[in-house]
Amino acid sequence: MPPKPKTEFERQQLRTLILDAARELFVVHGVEAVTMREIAKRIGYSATSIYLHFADKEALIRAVCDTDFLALADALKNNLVIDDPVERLLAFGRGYAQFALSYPNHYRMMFMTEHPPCDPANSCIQQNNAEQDAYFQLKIVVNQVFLAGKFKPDLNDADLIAQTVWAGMHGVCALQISMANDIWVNWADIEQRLQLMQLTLIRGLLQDEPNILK
Amino acid sequence: MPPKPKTEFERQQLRTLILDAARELFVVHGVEAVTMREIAKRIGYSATSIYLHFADKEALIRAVCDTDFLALADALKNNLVIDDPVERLLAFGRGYAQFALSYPNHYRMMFMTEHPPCDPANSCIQQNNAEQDAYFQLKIVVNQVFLAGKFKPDLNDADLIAQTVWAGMHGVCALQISMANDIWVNWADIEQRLQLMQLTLIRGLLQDEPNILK
DNA sequence: TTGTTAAATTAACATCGTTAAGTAAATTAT
DNA sequence: ATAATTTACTTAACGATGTTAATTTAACAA
Repeated sequence: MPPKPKTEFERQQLRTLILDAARELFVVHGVEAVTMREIAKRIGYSATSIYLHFADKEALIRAVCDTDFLALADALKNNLVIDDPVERLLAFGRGYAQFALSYPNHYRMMFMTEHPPCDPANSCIQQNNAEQDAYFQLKIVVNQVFLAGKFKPDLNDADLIAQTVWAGMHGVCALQISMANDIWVNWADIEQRLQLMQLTLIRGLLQDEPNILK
Repeated sequence: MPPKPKTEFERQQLRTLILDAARELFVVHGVEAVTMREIAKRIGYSATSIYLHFADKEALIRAVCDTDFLALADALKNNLVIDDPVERLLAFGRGYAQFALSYPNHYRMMFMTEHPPCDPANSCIQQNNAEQDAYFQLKIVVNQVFLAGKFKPDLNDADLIAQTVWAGMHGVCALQISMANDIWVNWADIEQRLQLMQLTLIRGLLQDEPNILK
């Protein structure tokens, strides 16, 4: 059942179809376990058709990543309206971890595997757009705590603080994703680990310990 | 030029030869990029010979991991003799990061990719041996800080503390390894990030801030 | 000498990402 | 209206990979 010249809309539609099929398979089986042929089969096309829309598997993966970065920013943006800046930061971190642990295969694809250097010009995400760029959101949230004068007085680089907060939460999530089944380590409950990491970051970075830390 | 019945020693020798060749290639190119045929070629055997010593590539990888876990423990054990418990913990974390960033492909293989659940019985590493088990070393170091009464009074689970310290350092190293080339993020210097993470962990976990934090 | 076993090799398989060649329908040109 | 071109797609095929099966060669045992 072959071809007509397609409108740009129809082309985008098929592109999206591929993207969605890939995402659904990636999230269940992980990027590496999913083949181009499987993705194609799921949408009733031949594998080679994918190459009419994406240069190679890597490009497809990165396009899926793009939509997932959008999804992450979308999932986190609710936290930006929380009143108290420290509570906001805590909720933001908690939301981040929830995303990571809910979609470990996506998280692995997004933050735990090396992509060839990403070109912001070629991305559908607008960098420094608070609706789309989760890293920008983090910088905002950290900067608001900074401007509120909450950090310890010798901490004056908001970017560095943001990256440290990120690294702390990433460390807990990444170890959970990669190593949770490693019986060598007597893992504490993941909730406890997240809780203590957040507590430690707050205590280690803030001037005064807030009394909200249940 | 083929076969004689071999002594157990000769068998072990060849096994080690395979292991070393695999390690050398893994450390340069990463596990995934290295093929069984390349490993075999490097030692002058055919690819199928490897299967006489290792069930499959995964088993070979895990055997290499084992020797690397030993190497990590060996690299870290010098820190165990440092006098002050807090300085000891800091040096230990610093040594860990140095290993991670010096051998990123090994680190990725060891801590950033999911292996099938490891069987301590089948490992050459003696669990809870302070010479061989780096996680046990960490628990010792953390526990010594704990016994010295240095942690905040509401922290009473040394395992949980150890896993939080680990996660913090792992977070910095793992983001560096996977994301350092991501131009989306304006990365601070890796040394600064390690420094601030250590400072934050110390401040967040200890009762009193030591004055050693240059 | 003849089997038997061990260590290795070569052939071969299925699967993967990917490219080349081919096919059929719609559009354009004559 | 028919021929040529373009578009969207498919099937074939390639080279590489992990792995298994079949085969060779050499040492030992009867």
